[in-house]
Amino acid sequence: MNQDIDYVVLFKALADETRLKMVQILAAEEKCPCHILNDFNISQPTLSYHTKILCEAGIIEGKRQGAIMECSVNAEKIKALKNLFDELNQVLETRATQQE
Amino acid sequence: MNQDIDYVVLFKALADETRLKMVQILAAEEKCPCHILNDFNISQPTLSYHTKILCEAGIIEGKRQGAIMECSVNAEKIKALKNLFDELNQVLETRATQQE
DNA sequence: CAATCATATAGATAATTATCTATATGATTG
DNA sequence: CAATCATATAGATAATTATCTATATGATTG
Repeated sequence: MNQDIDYVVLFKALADETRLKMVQILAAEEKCPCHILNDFNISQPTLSYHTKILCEAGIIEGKRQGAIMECSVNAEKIKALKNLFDELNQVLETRATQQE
Repeated sequence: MNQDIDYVVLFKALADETRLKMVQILAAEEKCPCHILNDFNISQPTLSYHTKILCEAGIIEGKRQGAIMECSVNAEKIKALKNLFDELNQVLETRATQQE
């Protein structure tokens, strides 16, 4: 548990079909939202809305490359989440071992 | 990405201050919800509601021990989440390395 | 600079969520 | 078995969320 991280905001951002898929796609390759719109059955403003939610949570970052937006996943936030579950997992395994 | 796991449901379950805290507490020690009610500023029915959400997502499991309910965190679900972030993290690190 | 492409914002709305109070149900125990 | 303790359910409600259409803004390019 890193005190500087608001996990609830991160989980809220990931707690949506569309946004989770966006993260998967953008983790594999930096992309412009306009190029992933076709992967979803939503309107452009809705994609923009989800992009905003992910950006505000700090999970993705967008750099303007002229007219286009290059979006990438923030590795630090993913690491923070990885660490949270590593820790939780260890707590659980330690307890399981003690019970033997 | 384990296809058998509904990550969105898991994230929804964790995307709440109260529920995330419940998971932290129950990971450290199997407990009865009645004994953690005082850790929160919510009513008993609201705690019961959150318990239900976590149970339905499969993150916690409750075994009745007579009148009391012994709640524990499901290690498999935590592992599934750990694996998801391990994978995402690795995808990101691989890409970072390739760019050097 | 007008057209075009990419993106964001405004405003509306239906659905979902978190909370409460009141009450019911289920199990234990004197 | 009546009282008590633990838990769940019903019903209401305020807040939040995801979506849309219409439109505005921002950047590029012929």
